[in-house]
Amino acid sequence: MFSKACEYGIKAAIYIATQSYEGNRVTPKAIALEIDSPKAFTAKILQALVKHDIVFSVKGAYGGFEIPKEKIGRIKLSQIVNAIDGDTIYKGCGLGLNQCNENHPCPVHDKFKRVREELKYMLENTSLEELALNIKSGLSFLKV
Amino acid sequence: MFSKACEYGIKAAIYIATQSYEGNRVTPKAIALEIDSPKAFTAKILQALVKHDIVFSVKGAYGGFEIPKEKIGRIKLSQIVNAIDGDTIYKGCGLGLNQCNENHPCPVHDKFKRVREELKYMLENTSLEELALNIKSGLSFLKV
DNA sequence: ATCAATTAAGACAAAAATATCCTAATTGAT
DNA sequence: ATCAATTAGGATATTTTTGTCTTAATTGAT
Repeated sequence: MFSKACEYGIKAAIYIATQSYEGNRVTPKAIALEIDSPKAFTAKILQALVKHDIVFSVKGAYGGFEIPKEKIGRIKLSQIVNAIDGDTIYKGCGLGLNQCNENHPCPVHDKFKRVREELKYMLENTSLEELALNIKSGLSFLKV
Repeated sequence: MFSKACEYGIKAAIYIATQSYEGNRVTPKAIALEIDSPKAFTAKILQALVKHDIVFSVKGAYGGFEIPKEKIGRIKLSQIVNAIDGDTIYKGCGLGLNQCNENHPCPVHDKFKRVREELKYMLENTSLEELALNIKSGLSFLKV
C-alpha cells in the first residue's frame, strides 16, 4: 500500500510526537531503534519531513528532531503520506491509465472509487496526535 | 496500490476475456498493443496467470491465450491480484509490522480496517465478466 | 577557541521491480 | 517431413527503491 519509506516516515513522526510531548528531542539513532528501521535511510526520510515542515530539526550538540506540541494535533496522516509518496495513492488510476475519470474510466474506476475515498477520508481525518496518544498509552505499537 | 505487473495482469485478463467471448485466442503482441504494456513483460505475467489456472494457453501455430467462456463469470479480481501480488494488500499490516492484530495493533490498524475490508470485498466481488462486458460495450477503457 | 554531538547532503551500494532478449519446445498447416 | 507461428523459460539489462557511508556544516558546552 505505502512504500517502505512512507511506513518509516509515519512511524518516525509518531515517535517524535510522543517524545515531543515530553519535551525531548530525538536522534535518528533513537528513532530507528524505536521503530525498527534502518538508521541512515530513516535519516533521509526525516529530511523530507523537515522540508515539508512536518517535523523540525535542531542541529549541533543536544540537537535532534521534534514537533512543537501545538502542531501535533494539526498534522494529518495525509500530509506525511503526501510528503513521501505523493498523492498517487488516492489520485492516480488503479490500473495506471494516464487518463482515467468519469468520462473515460478504467475498468475498475467505479469499483475503486469507494476504496479510494475511504482511504482519502481516513488519511485526511487522522491526526498525528491521536496516533501518538495511543502509542503513549500502550494501545498500539510501533514495532514487532 | 498494485504493482505494474498486477495492473498489466488485470488488463490482460480483461482483454483476453473480451476476445474469448468472440471465440478468439490472442497473442502477447496483441495484448500488449491493446493494453499498452511492454510485450515481453506482459508475456511473463501471462505465464503466472496460466500457472494459476486463470488464463489458458495453447502453444504452436494458431495458438495463444484464452479463457473458456463459462469460466469468465467465476473469475474474481481477487484471484488475479493474488496470483501476481499475493495477499499482502489486504492481509499485511499497513505500516509493515510483522505482527499486527487486535491484541497488538500498529498505530493505524483500526483506521485501516475499513479501507482494507472495503478493498477486499471489492476484489472478491468483482468478476472478470462484468469488467469485460463493460469494455465490450465501450463503458470503460483499457488504455490512454 | 575547541570539542563533541548532531543534522544535511551527496555519493555510493544492494536489492527488488520492471523490462528485454534469446533459445527451446510445441503444434497446425502444407 | 517441413515450416512458420506460437508459448515457455531462462539469462540478461535497466530502472527504481531501499539502504549505507563519508564529509561538511552547525551548535551547545566547556
